[in-house]
Amino acid sequence: MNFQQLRSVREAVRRGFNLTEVAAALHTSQPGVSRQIRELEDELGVEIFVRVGKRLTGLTPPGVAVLPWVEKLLLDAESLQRASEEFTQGSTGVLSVAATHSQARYALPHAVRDFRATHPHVQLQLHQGSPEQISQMLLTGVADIGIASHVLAESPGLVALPCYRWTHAIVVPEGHALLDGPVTLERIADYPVITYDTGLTGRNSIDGAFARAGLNPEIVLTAMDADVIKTYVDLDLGVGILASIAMDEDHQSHPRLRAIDARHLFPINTTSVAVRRGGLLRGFAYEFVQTFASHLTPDVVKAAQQAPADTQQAPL
Amino acid sequence: MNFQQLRSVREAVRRGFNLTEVAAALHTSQPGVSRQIRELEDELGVEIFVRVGKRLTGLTPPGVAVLPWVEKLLLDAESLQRASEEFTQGSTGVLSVAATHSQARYALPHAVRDFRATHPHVQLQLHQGSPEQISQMLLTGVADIGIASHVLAESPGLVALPCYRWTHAIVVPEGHALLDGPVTLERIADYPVITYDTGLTGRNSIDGAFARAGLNPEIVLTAMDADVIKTYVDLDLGVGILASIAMDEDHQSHPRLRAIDARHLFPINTTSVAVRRGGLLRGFAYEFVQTFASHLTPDVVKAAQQAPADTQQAPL
DNA sequence: TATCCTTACGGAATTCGTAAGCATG
DNA sequence: CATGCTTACGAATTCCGTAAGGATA
Repeated sequence: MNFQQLRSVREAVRRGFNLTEVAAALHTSQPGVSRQIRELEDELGVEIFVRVGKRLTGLTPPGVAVLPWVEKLLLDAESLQRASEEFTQGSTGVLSVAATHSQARYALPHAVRDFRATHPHVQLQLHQGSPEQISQMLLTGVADIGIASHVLAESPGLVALPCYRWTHAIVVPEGHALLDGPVTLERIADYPVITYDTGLTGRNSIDGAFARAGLNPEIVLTAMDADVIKTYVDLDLGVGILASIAMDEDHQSHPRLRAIDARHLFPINTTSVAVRRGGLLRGFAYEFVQTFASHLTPDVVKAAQQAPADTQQAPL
Repeated sequence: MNFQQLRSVREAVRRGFNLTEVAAALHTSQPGVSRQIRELEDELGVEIFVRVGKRLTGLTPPGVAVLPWVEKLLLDAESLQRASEEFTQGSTGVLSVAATHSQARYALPHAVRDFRATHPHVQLQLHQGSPEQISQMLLTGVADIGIASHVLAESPGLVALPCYRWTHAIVVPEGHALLDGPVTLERIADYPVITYDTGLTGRNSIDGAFARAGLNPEIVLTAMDADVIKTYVDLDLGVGILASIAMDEDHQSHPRLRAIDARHLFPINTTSVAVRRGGLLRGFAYEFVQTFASHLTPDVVKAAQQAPADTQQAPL
């Protein structure tokens, strides 16, 4: 058993059982990959992949049993290397953070500024993506830390740690009728609505609130980020619903806009930090998390990483 | 990085940094081991071992950081192999159980009998040893399951699961004065005492009970097992204190002896099953545990194995 | 017929053990 | 001076990529 064999197996699963792709991804020849897999299967005495003729199509039952350990081994190997990098590289290194637009635009800047001040030798990479893309970036190792409004923890390979709670706000141009008197879901639904794309930044909780109230507002525009929403609210296209944090900061760009607190209308949302389960990150990665959410100390995050996936049940 | 390098490192630590011994244990040459270690250090860019001249004497700080991952990797590799053995070997295989004398003699026979009936193709190995030896056997992989009166969980590499509680009994020859009236620690201390060796089968709780009562009984003989104790009680050498289970069974061998319940005199003891943390056992190993202690289902044991070592705090 | 995996083969790189060298207690 | 690690070297093995073969959609 060797790591190249394990990498071949993992990559084969990730790339949909296409060994030609796997070879490209691992910078080796296709027959090489074929051999690695065959040799591991021979050594273990089981077929990991289902073969239809000469084509791989899926995992066999032994393959399903073996795969989690393959991934664990490769993950641990990376952790071992990271553990030693802590000594070879000292305080220098690369930290890769993946976040949704909202987080990158409004929540992260403070943490990034503080972190760069305290860790000038760490090269900070910021990747933006949808929650699904962020999960993928974490699992494939492209990113070390993921930040998004919950959801992320879907994959058993990830751990999500709640950071802070936030609510939505309503945005309207100055002089808008909604600014007079208390805002209700019913009143909002009278106007065209501009908000986030499905699955982004609490869009689910917005939809849920309207649905529970039996309302069906006209969504005239959905966007991936608050700036786009604000731009079109500014053009009188409709009423904006966005994360209140997106209004707290940034008053210059759209001076004509007014925010209305809407925490009583929509469910509270939670922003979470996600990391790979079972892995080890560089020391400064844990420090970044703590900079972002002070209660998430390195020890807390490490403990969460090492906790098993199935012990999700809350204590009594 | 390859597994032979990792094995060399692990073995070097286990064998007190003597590479000659390591070479013998791994069935290879000493320069080979030296090279494996050197190459891993080169690849990681850190020195794992402290070298005094040409001799290895201990772990460097990077070595301390890296070692847990080395052990985890090797453990996971074994788990991967076991996962596939489940398919290659079906219901056959070898199950190695390590237990103290008391457990092997009195608690295990039922479980062994039932297990052999349900798993006729599993070769059952029973190793006897002190709690420390049992821990070692588990950690080195000689045994898969350890059974002893608590203590075992000292090592972070092991998980102990409580099975059942038991108490001590007093053994005296028929007609002994202690058989008349209630037994107290004071009355026992009037006689010479025969009991277990230090550290074995609840000896600690016996000592503790006498110490708390301010008594200092004369221990005239200590033994590793109940049979020896009974033999010498039968010879009128003194009063025996042993696990009550050792008297419940087996009435033939010493028909002259009488047992007196002593659960009110000494603290309750707990027998635990211990397994390697983070590892995977063959399916029948989990079934054996369940046969021994029906509440320890395979899922319960697996969950305990995967739980992190530092989350020992009880839920609120 | 295009895609994709397996087999075959030969050169290159790695691996490993023996023998010699050297430092330490 | 006995023990124990490192270096040196040569043989054997393993590894890997190219090229050809065969099966499937």
